[in-house]
Amino acid sequence: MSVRRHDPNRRRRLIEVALDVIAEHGVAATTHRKVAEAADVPLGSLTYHFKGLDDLFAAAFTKLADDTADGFEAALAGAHGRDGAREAVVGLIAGELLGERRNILLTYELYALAARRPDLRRVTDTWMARSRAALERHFDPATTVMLDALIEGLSIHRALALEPMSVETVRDAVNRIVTPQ
Amino acid sequence: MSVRRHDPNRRRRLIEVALDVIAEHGVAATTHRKVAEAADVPLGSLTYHFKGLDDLFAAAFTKLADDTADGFEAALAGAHGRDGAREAVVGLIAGELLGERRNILLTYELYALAARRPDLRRVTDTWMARSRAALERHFDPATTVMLDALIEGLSIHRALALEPMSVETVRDAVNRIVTPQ
DNA sequence: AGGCGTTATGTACAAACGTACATTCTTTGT
DNA sequence: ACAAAGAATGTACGTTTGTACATAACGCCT
Repeated sequence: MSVRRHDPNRRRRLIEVALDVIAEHGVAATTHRKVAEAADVPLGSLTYHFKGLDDLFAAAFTKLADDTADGFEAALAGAHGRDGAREAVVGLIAGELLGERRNILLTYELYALAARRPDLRRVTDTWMARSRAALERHFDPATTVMLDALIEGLSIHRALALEPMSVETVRDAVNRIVTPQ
Repeated sequence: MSVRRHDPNRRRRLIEVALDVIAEHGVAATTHRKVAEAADVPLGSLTYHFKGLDDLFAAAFTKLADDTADGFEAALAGAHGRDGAREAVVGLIAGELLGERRNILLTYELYALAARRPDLRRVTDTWMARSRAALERHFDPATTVMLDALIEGLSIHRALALEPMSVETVRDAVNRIVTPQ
């Protein structure tokens, strides 16, 4: 904590560091001081850039949701044909965007928080709406709803399960949902 | 907070009240004092029955996992034939055990906590193992893994989605996973 | 160059927290 | 009936927390 006057986009950096701290310690144990130390800024810097802890959490989780939805849309926008879309979904579940432990963990924290905070609830609602819209470019509405839920469940179970789930199993599950009866 | 000496199974009651407090305020905002007030017992009663807050959380989430796994097993044990098992699964997702907002919420909190605490991680592992074993009495191993994930995703999305998902959609999704290719 | 608005810093403080513990009451076993 | 063991209570204390705020430094515009 030396002299570090003039740190442009410190606010942006604080938001990213806050997500790291939340991923490591959980919302329950995330404090102004922990984030300040992790970002190597004085405590007062946090109260300057954010109205309070709630404001910091809101900014952090908004970034998480936006980034994830961006990646989701990009992956599906780059897919062509039904097979391409299916493989894109498999790649998302198995890849780092939805599959990485850190993101799954942060998602839990967001869900838990959003259940009690309307402003964060709006964040999750927007996120889900964007995901569904991206899927609906390739699949019919009914399939989209089911696929959306399957993606959620597979991501969680892949990250949490004791024995890792193979990509083949993921692909098989996606196929069962997508393949018309 | 009058005279209430001699309160057998107060410990059990405190665990249940703790789950209520966690569901309402989240783990992050659950304190000894909040639980004590909700249960109408003095503060000291909590430090007497539990070694600390962590111990209380562990007891509460263990009960949640055990109760849910019990209900899950019972529903599937009472099902006969493949159609019966399928309908049991649909009923579980749409019913109160997995579908109720409170339980979904508590599950998030548990997942978020279990990611960082080995003792609670063991609780979720056992829960998942019991669920999978109950499903495997009716379905082949591959289908069981996929169905398990689908149940998770559908439960979450049903509780969180803006527009409620119909039971027919749930049944359709289960059928797509279960029906052999 | 110089002033002004913005950004950065360190400290201070009240409130809330987890936990320990001495004391009091109740049940249980003999 | 009485003693021992267990359960229940209230208080007290040290720590951590969120947040406010006075002060200082910096970038930018004229």
